[in-house]
Amino acid sequence: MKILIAEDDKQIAQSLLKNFEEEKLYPDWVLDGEEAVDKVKINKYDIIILDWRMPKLTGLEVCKKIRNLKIVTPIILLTALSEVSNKVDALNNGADDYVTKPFSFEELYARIYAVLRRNKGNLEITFDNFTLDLLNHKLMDKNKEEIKLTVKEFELLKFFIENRGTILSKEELCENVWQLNFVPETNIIEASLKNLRKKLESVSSKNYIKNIYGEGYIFLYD
Amino acid sequence: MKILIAEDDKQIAQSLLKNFEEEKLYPDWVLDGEEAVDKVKINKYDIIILDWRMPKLTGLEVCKKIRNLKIVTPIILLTALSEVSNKVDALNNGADDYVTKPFSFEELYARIYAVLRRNKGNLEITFDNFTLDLLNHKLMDKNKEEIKLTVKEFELLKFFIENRGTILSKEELCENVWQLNFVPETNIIEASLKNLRKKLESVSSKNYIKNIYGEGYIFLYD
DNA sequence: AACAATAATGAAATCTTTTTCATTATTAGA
DNA sequence: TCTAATAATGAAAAAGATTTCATTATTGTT
Repeated sequence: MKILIAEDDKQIAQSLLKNFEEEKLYPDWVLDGEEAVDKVKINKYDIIILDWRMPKLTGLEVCKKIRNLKIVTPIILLTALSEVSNKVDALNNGADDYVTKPFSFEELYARIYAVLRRNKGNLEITFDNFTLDLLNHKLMDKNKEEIKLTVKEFELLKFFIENRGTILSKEELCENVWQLNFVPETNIIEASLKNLRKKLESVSSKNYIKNIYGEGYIFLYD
Repeated sequence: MKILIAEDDKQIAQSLLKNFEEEKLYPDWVLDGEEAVDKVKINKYDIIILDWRMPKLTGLEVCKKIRNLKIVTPIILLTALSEVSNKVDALNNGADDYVTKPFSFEELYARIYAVLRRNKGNLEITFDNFTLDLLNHKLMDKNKEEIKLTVKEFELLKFFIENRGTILSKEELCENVWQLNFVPETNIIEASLKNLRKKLESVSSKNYIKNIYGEGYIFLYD
Protein backbone atom coordinates (compact mmCIF):
# COMPACT_ATOMS: atom_id res chain seq x y z
CA MET A 1 0.00 0.00 0.00
CA LYS A 2 1.35 3.38 -1.01
CA ILE A 3 0.80 6.36 1.26
CA LEU A 4 1.73 10.02 0.97
CA ILE A 5 2.15 12.11 4.08
CA ALA A 6 2.39 15.88 3.75
CA GLU A 7 3.26 17.33 7.14
CA ASP A 8 5.72 20.07 8.02
CA ASP A 9 5.81 19.32 11.74
CA LYS A 10 8.75 16.93 11.86
CA GLN A 11 7.82 15.45 15.20
CA ILE A 12 4.35 14.43 14.07
CA ALA A 13 5.61 13.21 10.73
CA GLN A 14 8.31 11.07 12.24
CA SER A 15 5.93 9.56 14.74
CA LEU A 16 3.59 8.67 11.88
CA LEU A 17 6.42 7.20 9.84
CA LYS A 18 7.53 5.08 12.75
CA ASN A 19 4.01 3.76 13.30
CA PHE A 20 3.50 3.03 9.63
CA GLU A 21 6.79 1.19 9.53
CA GLU A 22 5.52 -1.09 12.26
CA GLU A 23 2.55 -1.82 10.02
CA LYS A 24 5.07 -2.64 7.29
CA LEU A 25 4.02 0.43 5.34
CA TYR A 26 6.61 2.87 4.09
CA PRO A 27 4.97 6.14 3.14
CA ASP A 28 6.46 8.99 1.14
CA TRP A 29 6.90 12.09 3.24
CA VAL A 30 6.90 15.66 1.95
CA LEU A 31 7.20 18.93 3.88
CA ASP A 32 4.96 21.35 2.01
CA GLY A 33 1.91 21.63 -0.20
CA GLU A 34 3.67 22.14 -3.50
CA GLU A 35 5.78 19.06 -3.01
CA ALA A 36 2.65 17.10 -2.21
CA VAL A 37 1.02 18.10 -5.49
CA ASP A 38 4.22 17.24 -7.40
CA LYS A 39 4.40 13.81 -5.76
CA VAL A 40 0.77 13.06 -6.53
CA LYS A 41 1.32 13.94 -10.19
CA ILE A 42 4.10 11.37 -10.48
CA ASN A 43 2.97 8.56 -8.19
CA LYS A 44 -0.22 6.59 -7.69
CA TYR A 45 -1.03 6.50 -3.97
CA ASP A 46 -3.61 4.46 -2.15
CA ILE A 47 -4.19 7.19 0.39
CA ILE A 48 -3.02 10.77 0.90
CA ILE A 49 -2.68 12.37 4.33
CA LEU A 50 -2.42 16.16 4.31
CA ASP A 51 -1.75 18.55 7.14
CA TRP A 52 -4.02 21.57 7.07
CA ARG A 53 -1.36 24.14 7.92
CA MET A 54 1.61 23.76 5.60
CA PRO A 55 4.06 26.06 3.84
CA LYS A 56 3.35 27.22 0.29
CA LEU A 57 -0.05 25.56 -0.08
CA THR A 58 -2.51 24.62 2.67
CA GLY A 59 -3.90 21.12 2.89
CA LEU A 60 -7.19 22.38 1.56
CA GLU A 61 -5.54 23.98 -1.45
CA VAL A 62 -3.60 20.79 -2.15
CA CYS A 63 -6.84 18.87 -1.86
CA LYS A 64 -8.54 21.12 -4.40
CA LYS A 65 -5.60 20.89 -6.79
CA ILE A 66 -5.55 17.10 -6.57
CA ARG A 67 -9.26 16.87 -7.32
CA ASN A 68 -8.87 19.28 -10.22
CA LEU A 69 -6.32 16.87 -11.64
CA LYS A 70 -9.15 14.31 -11.61
CA ILE A 71 -7.24 12.15 -9.13
CA VAL A 72 -9.67 10.30 -6.87
CA THR A 73 -7.24 8.86 -4.33
CA PRO A 74 -8.76 9.12 -0.84
CA ILE A 75 -7.52 12.12 1.13
CA ILE A 76 -7.48 12.52 4.90
CA LEU A 77 -6.84 16.00 6.27
CA LEU A 78 -5.17 16.63 9.60
CA THR A 79 -6.72 19.70 11.17
CA ALA A 80 -5.15 21.40 14.15
CA LEU A 81 -8.29 23.28 15.03
CA SER A 82 -11.60 21.78 15.86
CA GLU A 83 -13.14 24.72 14.09
CA VAL A 84 -16.32 23.68 12.42
CA SER A 85 -16.04 25.62 9.19
CA ASN A 86 -12.69 24.02 8.40
CA LYS A 87 -14.14 20.56 8.54
CA VAL A 88 -17.07 21.49 6.37
CA ASP A 89 -14.70 23.13 3.90
CA ALA A 90 -12.52 20.05 3.81
CA LEU A 91 -15.35 17.69 3.04
CA ASN A 92 -16.85 20.07 0.53
CA ASN A 93 -13.55 20.39 -1.28
CA GLY A 94 -12.92 16.75 -1.97
CA ALA A 95 -11.42 15.41 1.24
CA ASP A 96 -12.74 12.02 2.28
CA ASP A 97 -12.21 12.51 5.96
CA TYR A 98 -10.37 14.53 8.56
CA VAL A 99 -8.72 13.82 11.88
CA THR A 100 -8.48 16.48 14.53
CA LYS A 101 -5.16 17.02 16.29
CA PRO A 102 -4.14 15.74 18.69
CA PHE A 103 -4.92 12.20 17.59
CA SER A 104 -3.61 8.77 18.40
CA PHE A 105 -2.15 6.63 15.66
CA GLU A 106 -4.89 4.11 16.34
CA GLU A 107 -7.45 6.72 15.49
CA LEU A 108 -5.79 7.70 12.23
CA TYR A 109 -5.37 4.05 11.37
CA ALA A 110 -9.05 3.37 11.97
CA ARG A 111 -9.92 6.31 9.73
CA ILE A 112 -7.59 5.18 6.97
CA TYR A 113 -9.04 1.72 7.08
CA ALA A 114 -12.60 3.08 7.09
CA VAL A 115 -11.87 5.32 4.10
CA LEU A 116 -10.20 2.53 2.16
CA ARG A 117 -13.07 0.19 2.88
CA ARG A 118 -15.50 2.74 1.58
CA ASN A 119 -13.48 3.50 -1.50
CA LYS A 120 -13.24 -0.18 -2.44
CA GLY A 121 -10.26 -1.14 -4.52
CA ASN A 122 -7.71 -1.81 -1.86
CA LEU A 123 -9.40 -3.93 0.72
CA GLU A 124 -6.54 -5.26 2.74
CA ILE A 125 -5.88 -5.05 6.42
CA THR A 126 -2.29 -5.43 7.51
CA PHE A 127 -1.24 -6.61 10.94
CA ASP A 128 2.22 -7.58 12.07
CA ASN A 129 3.59 -9.70 9.23
CA PHE A 130 0.23 -10.65 7.82
CA THR A 131 -2.16 -9.20 5.30
CA LEU A 132 -5.82 -10.07 5.26
CA ASP A 133 -7.39 -9.65 1.85
CA LEU A 134 -11.02 -8.84 2.57
CA LEU A 135 -12.09 -9.06 -1.05
CA ASN A 136 -10.68 -12.47 -1.78
CA HIS A 137 -10.99 -13.80 1.76
CA LYS A 138 -7.35 -14.72 1.91
CA LEU A 139 -4.60 -14.44 4.48
CA MET A 140 -1.06 -13.84 3.33
CA ASP A 141 2.29 -13.72 5.10
CA LYS A 142 4.98 -11.13 4.48
CA ASN A 143 6.11 -12.94 1.32
CA LYS A 144 2.56 -12.84 -0.02
CA GLU A 145 2.35 -16.59 0.50
CA GLU A 146 -1.19 -17.63 1.21
CA ILE A 147 -2.06 -19.26 4.51
CA LYS A 148 -5.18 -21.20 3.70
CA LEU A 149 -8.07 -20.38 6.02
CA THR A 150 -11.45 -22.02 6.16
CA VAL A 151 -14.52 -19.81 5.96
CA LYS A 152 -15.05 -19.81 9.72
CA GLU A 153 -11.40 -19.12 10.42
CA PHE A 154 -11.47 -16.18 8.04
CA GLU A 155 -14.58 -14.71 9.62
CA LEU A 156 -13.21 -15.14 13.10
CA LEU A 157 -9.91 -13.50 12.22
CA LYS A 158 -11.62 -10.68 10.35
CA PHE A 159 -13.81 -9.94 13.33
CA PHE A 160 -10.82 -9.91 15.65
CA ILE A 161 -8.80 -7.60 13.43
CA GLU A 162 -11.67 -5.23 12.87
CA ASN A 163 -11.97 -4.99 16.62
CA ARG A 164 -8.32 -5.15 17.48
CA GLY A 165 -7.47 -3.78 20.85
CA THR A 166 -10.90 -4.32 22.34
CA ILE A 167 -12.00 -7.26 24.43
CA LEU A 168 -14.56 -9.38 22.65
CA SER A 169 -16.85 -11.43 24.86
CA LYS A 170 -17.99 -14.88 23.86
CA GLU A 171 -21.44 -13.41 23.37
CA GLU A 172 -20.08 -10.95 20.84
CA LEU A 173 -18.11 -13.64 19.04
CA CYS A 174 -21.15 -15.90 18.83
CA GLU A 175 -23.32 -13.08 17.62
CA ASN A 176 -20.93 -11.85 14.97
CA VAL A 177 -19.12 -14.93 13.78
CA TRP A 178 -21.77 -17.60 14.29
CA GLN A 179 -24.90 -15.43 14.05
CA LEU A 180 -26.16 -16.82 17.33
CA ASN A 181 -27.73 -14.72 20.03
CA PHE A 182 -26.64 -17.13 22.73
CA VAL A 183 -23.44 -18.89 23.72
CA PRO A 184 -23.67 -22.62 23.05
CA GLU A 185 -23.06 -25.13 25.84
CA THR A 186 -20.22 -26.62 23.85
CA ASN A 187 -16.70 -25.25 23.53
CA ILE A 188 -17.08 -24.36 19.91
CA ILE A 189 -15.35 -21.01 20.34
CA GLU A 190 -12.33 -22.50 22.04
CA ALA A 191 -12.04 -25.20 19.42
CA SER A 192 -12.32 -22.75 16.55
CA LEU A 193 -9.83 -20.42 18.19
CA LYS A 194 -7.43 -23.28 18.53
CA ASN A 195 -7.45 -23.96 14.80
CA LEU A 196 -7.02 -20.32 13.91
CA ARG A 197 -4.22 -19.83 16.41
CA LYS A 198 -2.45 -22.90 15.11
CA LYS A 199 -2.38 -21.51 11.59
CA LEU A 200 -1.16 -18.10 12.69
CA GLU A 201 1.47 -19.65 14.96
CA SER A 202 2.71 -21.94 12.24
CA VAL A 203 3.89 -18.79 10.46
CA SER A 204 4.86 -16.36 13.18
CA SER A 205 5.04 -18.44 16.38
CA LYS A 206 3.15 -15.73 18.21
CA ASN A 207 -0.19 -15.82 19.93
CA TYR A 208 -2.18 -12.82 18.75
CA ILE A 209 -5.45 -13.80 20.35
CA LYS A 210 -5.06 -13.38 24.08
CA ASN A 211 -7.60 -14.56 26.59
CA ILE A 212 -8.79 -12.28 29.34
CA TYR A 213 -9.88 -14.68 32.01
CA GLY A 214 -13.62 -14.53 32.50
CA GLU A 215 -14.07 -11.63 30.07
CA GLY A 216 -13.27 -12.70 26.57
CA TYR A 217 -10.55 -12.45 23.96
CA ILE A 218 -8.48 -9.60 22.60
CA PHE A 219 -6.47 -9.37 19.42
CA LEU A 220 -3.08 -7.86 20.15
CA TYR A 221 0.35 -7.57 18.63
CA ASP A 222 3.17 -5.32 19.58
CA MET B 1 -34.60 11.03 1.49
CA LYS B 2 -35.46 9.17 4.69
CA ILE B 3 -33.56 9.99 7.86
CA LEU B 4 -33.71 8.56 11.36
CA ILE B 5 -32.60 10.66 14.32
CA ALA B 6 -32.13 8.98 17.71
CA GLU B 7 -31.50 11.69 20.29
CA ASP B 8 -32.88 12.01 23.81
CA ASP B 9 -31.90 15.63 24.29
CA LYS B 10 -35.07 17.33 23.12
CA GLN B 11 -33.41 20.67 22.49
CA ILE B 12 -30.83 19.23 20.13
CA ALA B 13 -33.37 16.98 18.44
CA GLN B 14 -35.81 19.81 17.82
CA SER B 15 -33.11 22.04 16.47
CA LEU B 16 -32.11 19.28 14.06
CA LEU B 17 -35.71 18.68 13.04
CA LYS B 18 -36.20 22.36 12.37
CA ASN B 19 -33.08 22.50 10.23
CA PHE B 20 -34.00 19.41 8.29
CA GLU B 21 -37.45 20.84 7.68
CA GLU B 22 -35.85 23.83 6.04
CA GLU B 23 -34.04 21.38 3.75
CA LYS B 24 -37.44 19.86 2.97
CA LEU B 25 -36.46 16.69 4.83
CA TYR B 26 -38.74 15.24 7.48
CA PRO B 27 -36.83 12.74 9.59
CA ASP B 28 -38.21 10.20 12.03
CA TRP B 29 -37.25 11.02 15.59
CA VAL B 30 -36.91 8.51 18.42
CA LEU B 31 -35.84 9.07 22.01
CA ASP B 32 -33.90 5.95 22.92
CA GLY B 33 -31.77 3.16 21.53
CA GLU B 34 -34.37 0.44 21.56
CA GLU B 35 -36.82 2.54 19.62
CA ALA B 36 -34.10 3.26 17.09
CA VAL B 37 -33.48 -0.45 16.50
CA ASP B 38 -37.21 -1.07 16.18
CA LYS B 39 -37.59 1.72 13.64
CA VAL B 40 -34.68 0.46 11.57
CA LYS B 41 -36.20 -3.00 11.46
CA ILE B 42 -39.39 -1.63 9.93
CA ASN B 43 -38.21 1.21 7.71
CA LYS B 44 -35.55 1.63 5.09
CA TYR B 45 -33.57 4.80 5.82
CA ASP B 46 -31.01 6.57 3.71
CA ILE B 47 -29.08 7.70 6.76
CA ILE B 48 -29.21 7.09 10.50
CA ILE B 49 -28.04 9.62 13.09
CA LEU B 50 -27.48 8.23 16.59
CA ASP B 51 -26.61 10.02 19.79
CA TRP B 52 -23.91 8.26 21.78
CA ARG B 53 -25.49 8.70 25.20
CA MET B 54 -29.06 7.48 25.10
CA PRO B 55 -31.43 5.61 27.42
CA LYS B 56 -31.71 1.81 27.16
CA LEU B 57 -29.07 1.32 24.47
CA THR B 58 -26.08 3.53 23.67
CA GLY B 59 -25.52 4.74 20.14
CA LEU B 60 -22.69 2.28 19.82
CA GLU B 61 -24.86 -0.63 20.88
CA VAL B 62 -27.55 0.43 18.43
CA CYS B 63 -24.90 0.66 15.75
CA LYS B 64 -23.71 -2.88 16.46
CA LYS B 65 -27.25 -4.22 16.47
CA ILE B 66 -28.04 -2.57 13.17
CA ARG B 67 -24.95 -4.02 11.53
CA ASN B 68 -25.73 -7.44 12.95
CA LEU B 69 -29.08 -7.18 11.20
CA LYS B 70 -26.99 -6.84 8.02
CA ILE B 71 -28.38 -3.38 7.43
CA VAL B 72 -25.80 -1.24 5.67
CA THR B 73 -27.48 2.15 5.88
CA PRO B 74 -24.87 4.80 6.66
CA ILE B 75 -24.71 5.71 10.35
CA ILE B 76 -23.39 8.92 11.87
CA LEU B 77 -22.76 8.95 15.62
CA LEU B 78 -23.05 12.09 17.71
CA THR B 79 -20.41 11.93 20.46
CA ALA B 80 -20.43 14.29 23.38
CA LEU B 81 -16.82 13.65 24.26
CA SER B 82 -13.90 14.10 21.97
CA GLU B 83 -12.34 11.05 23.53
CA VAL B 84 -10.28 9.19 20.98
CA SER B 85 -11.26 5.65 21.92
CA ASN B 86 -14.93 6.44 21.41
CA LYS B 87 -14.33 7.50 17.86
CA VAL B 88 -12.24 4.48 17.08
CA ASP B 89 -14.85 2.26 18.68
CA ALA B 90 -17.56 3.86 16.60
CA LEU B 91 -15.76 3.32 13.33
CA ASN B 92 -14.79 -0.20 14.28
CA ASN B 93 -18.36 -1.06 15.09
CA GLY B 94 -19.90 -0.13 11.81
CA ALA B 95 -20.45 3.61 12.06
CA ASP B 96 -19.58 5.49 8.92
CA ASP B 97 -18.73 8.73 10.63
CA TYR B 98 -19.08 10.69 13.83
CA VAL B 99 -19.62 14.32 14.74
CA THR B 100 -18.37 15.73 18.01
CA LYS B 101 -20.70 17.87 20.10
CA PRO B 102 -21.15 20.74 20.02
CA PHE B 103 -21.59 20.91 16.28
CA SER B 104 -23.27 23.25 13.86
CA PHE B 105 -25.99 21.96 11.61
CA GLU B 106 -23.78 22.89 8.69
CA GLU B 107 -21.17 20.48 9.91
CA LEU B 108 -23.58 17.61 10.31
CA TYR B 109 -25.05 18.37 6.93
CA ALA B 110 -21.65 18.28 5.26
CA ARG B 111 -20.96 14.96 6.94
CA ILE B 112 -24.24 13.46 5.85
CA TYR B 113 -23.54 14.33 2.25
CA ALA B 114 -19.96 13.14 2.42
CA VAL B 115 -21.11 9.81 3.80
CA LEU B 116 -23.86 9.44 1.23
CA ARG B 117 -21.45 10.26 -1.57
CA ARG B 118 -18.91 7.73 -0.37
CA ASN B 119 -21.42 4.98 0.09
CA LYS B 120 -22.53 5.02 -3.51
CA GLY B 121 -19.41 3.24 -4.64
CA ASN B 122 -19.90 -0.18 -3.18
CA LEU B 123 -18.65 -3.61 -3.92
CA GLU B 124 -21.61 -5.21 -5.52
CA ILE B 125 -22.25 -6.49 -8.98
CA THR B 126 -25.86 -6.53 -10.06
CA PHE B 127 -27.21 -8.78 -12.80
CA ASP B 128 -30.83 -9.32 -13.70
CA ASN B 129 -32.60 -9.60 -10.34
CA PHE B 130 -29.52 -10.65 -8.42
CA THR B 131 -26.80 -8.82 -6.52
CA LEU B 132 -23.45 -10.38 -5.85
CA ASP B 133 -21.73 -8.94 -2.79
CA LEU B 134 -18.04 -9.32 -3.52
CA LEU B 135 -16.93 -8.28 -0.06
CA ASN B 136 -19.05 -10.68 1.90
CA HIS B 137 -19.18 -13.37 -0.75
CA LYS B 138 -22.93 -13.45 -0.80
CA LEU B 139 -25.61 -13.64 -3.43
CA MET B 140 -28.89 -11.84 -2.90
CA ASP B 141 -32.15 -11.72 -4.81
CA LYS B 142 -34.16 -8.58 -5.52
CA ASN B 143 -35.61 -8.62 -2.00
CA LYS B 144 -32.09 -8.76 -0.54
CA GLU B 145 -32.75 -12.33 0.55
CA GLU B 146 -29.56 -14.31 0.60
CA ILE B 147 -29.16 -17.33 -1.64
CA LYS B 148 -26.53 -19.37 0.14
CA LEU B 149 -23.62 -20.29 -2.09
CA THR B 150 -20.71 -22.55 -1.31
CA VAL B 151 -17.21 -21.20 -1.85
CA LYS B 152 -16.81 -22.93 -5.22
CA GLU B 153 -20.23 -21.80 -6.38
CA PHE B 154 -19.41 -18.22 -5.45
CA GLU B 155 -16.09 -18.31 -7.26
CA LEU B 156 -17.62 -19.85 -10.33
CA LEU B 157 -20.43 -17.31 -10.46
CA LYS B 158 -18.07 -14.42 -9.82
CA PHE B 159 -15.84 -15.52 -12.69
CA PHE B 160 -18.82 -15.82 -15.01
CA ILE B 161 -20.20 -12.41 -14.10
CA GLU B 162 -16.81 -10.74 -14.36
CA ASN B 163 -16.60 -12.19 -17.85
CA ARG B 164 -20.22 -11.92 -18.81
CA GLY B 165 -20.87 -11.99 -22.52
CA THR B 166 -17.69 -13.82 -23.41
CA ILE B 167 -17.31 -17.53 -24.00
CA LEU B 168 -15.25 -19.20 -21.31
CA SER B 169 -13.56 -22.45 -22.27
CA LYS B 170 -13.20 -25.30 -19.83
CA GLU B 171 -9.50 -24.56 -19.76
CA GLU B 172 -10.20 -21.02 -18.61
CA LEU B 173 -12.66 -22.17 -15.99
CA CYS B 174 -10.21 -24.72 -14.62
CA GLU B 175 -7.42 -22.20 -14.53
CA ASN B 176 -9.41 -19.45 -12.85
CA VAL B 177 -11.82 -21.27 -10.61
CA TRP B 178 -9.88 -24.41 -9.76
CA GLN B 179 -6.32 -23.10 -10.23
CA LEU B 180 -5.50 -26.00 -12.51
CA ASN B 181 -3.57 -25.66 -15.73
CA PHE B 182 -5.24 -28.70 -17.23
CA VAL B 183 -8.80 -29.95 -17.64
CA PRO B 184 -9.41 -33.00 -15.44
CA GLU B 185 -10.65 -36.25 -16.95
CA THR B 186 -13.70 -36.07 -14.72
CA ASN B 187 -16.81 -33.97 -15.27
CA ILE B 188 -16.13 -31.71 -12.34
CA ILE B 189 -17.05 -28.57 -14.28
CA GLU B 190 -20.39 -29.93 -15.40
CA ALA B 191 -21.24 -31.11 -11.91
CA SER B 192 -20.31 -27.80 -10.32
CA LEU B 193 -22.26 -25.90 -12.97
CA LYS B 194 -25.27 -28.02 -12.24
CA ASN B 195 -25.30 -27.04 -8.59
CA LEU B 196 -24.86 -23.36 -9.35
CA ARG B 197 -27.54 -23.38 -12.04
CA LYS B 198 -29.93 -25.13 -9.69
CA LYS B 199 -29.59 -22.38 -7.08
CA LEU B 200 -30.02 -19.58 -9.61
CA GLU B 201 -32.99 -21.31 -11.21
CA SER B 202 -34.66 -21.88 -7.87
CA VAL B 203 -35.03 -18.10 -7.68
CA SER B 204 -35.50 -16.90 -11.23
CA SER B 205 -36.25 -20.05 -13.29
CA LYS B 206 -33.82 -18.86 -15.93
CA ASN B 207 -30.63 -20.43 -17.18
CA TYR B 208 -27.96 -17.76 -17.20
CA ILE B 209 -25.06 -20.05 -18.03
CA LYS B 210 -25.44 -21.20 -21.60
CA ASN B 211 -23.33 -23.89 -23.17
CA ILE B 212 -21.71 -23.32 -26.56
CA TYR B 213 -21.24 -26.81 -27.85
CA GLY B 214 -17.59 -27.72 -28.11
CA GLU B 215 -16.42 -24.25 -27.12
CA GLY B 216 -17.37 -23.50 -23.54
CA TYR B 217 -19.88 -21.56 -21.51
CA ILE B 218 -21.22 -18.02 -21.62
CA PHE B 219 -23.05 -16.00 -18.98
CA LEU B 220 -26.00 -14.19 -20.51
CA TYR B 221 -29.18 -12.45 -19.47
CA ASP B 222 -31.37 -10.14 -21.49
C1' DA C 1 -1.71 -24.50 48.63
C1' DA C 2 -6.44 -25.90 47.45
C1' DC C 3 -10.51 -24.91 45.17
C1' DA C 4 -13.74 -23.90 41.61
C1' DA C 5 -14.29 -21.67 37.42
C1' DT C 6 -12.62 -20.96 33.03
C1' DA C 7 -9.81 -22.07 29.00
C1' DA C 8 -6.94 -25.16 25.96
C1' DT C 9 -6.17 -29.45 23.73
C1' DG C 10 -6.53 -33.83 20.84
C1' DA C 11 -9.28 -36.80 18.79
C1' DA C 12 -13.60 -38.39 17.20
C1' DA C 13 -18.21 -37.58 15.35
C1' DT C 14 -21.09 -35.08 12.47
C1' DC C 15 -22.16 -32.31 8.87
C1' DT C 16 -21.17 -29.99 4.43
C1' DT C 17 -18.90 -29.48 0.19
C1' DT C 18 -16.58 -31.20 -3.58
C1' DT C 19 -15.54 -34.65 -6.71
C1' DT C 20 -16.32 -38.93 -9.11
C1' DC C 21 -18.92 -42.34 -11.52
C1' DA C 22 -22.48 -44.33 -14.24
C1' DT C 23 -26.18 -43.12 -16.99
C1' DT C 24 -29.08 -40.31 -19.87
C1' DA C 25 -29.72 -36.37 -22.98
C1' DT C 26 -28.33 -33.25 -26.52
C1' DT C 27 -25.61 -31.60 -30.34
C1' DA C 28 -23.28 -31.19 -34.93
C1' DG C 29 -22.13 -33.30 -38.85
C1' DA C 30 -21.99 -37.31 -42.11
C1' DT D 1 -31.59 -40.26 -39.41
C1' DC D 2 -27.59 -42.19 -37.32
C1' DT D 3 -23.42 -41.72 -34.91
C1' DA D 4 -19.78 -39.95 -32.20
C1' DA D 5 -18.70 -36.29 -29.38
C1' DT D 6 -20.09 -33.41 -25.87
C1' DA D 7 -22.99 -32.01 -21.99
C1' DA D 8 -26.36 -32.78 -18.13
C1' DT D 9 -28.05 -35.44 -14.36
C1' DG D 10 -28.58 -38.12 -9.88
C1' DA D 11 -26.53 -40.41 -6.58
C1' DA D 12 -22.62 -42.06 -4.15
C1' DA D 13 -17.86 -41.57 -2.57
C1' DA D 14 -14.24 -38.85 -0.90
C1' DA D 15 -12.47 -34.92 1.11
C1' DG D 16 -12.86 -31.14 4.06
C1' DA D 17 -14.86 -28.22 7.62
C1' DT D 18 -17.15 -27.75 11.82
C1' DT D 19 -18.67 -29.19 16.14
C1' DT D 20 -18.69 -32.13 20.17
C1' DC D 21 -16.73 -34.69 23.88
C1' DA D 22 -13.48 -36.05 27.33
C1' DT D 23 -9.44 -34.68 29.38
C1' DT D 24 -5.78 -31.62 30.82
C1' DA D 25 -4.08 -27.02 31.92
C1' DT D 26 -4.52 -22.45 33.70
C1' DT D 27 -6.47 -18.74 36.33
C1' DG D 28 -8.22 -16.00 40.22
C1' DT D 29 -9.76 -16.41 44.85
C1' DT D 30 -9.87 -17.99 49.50
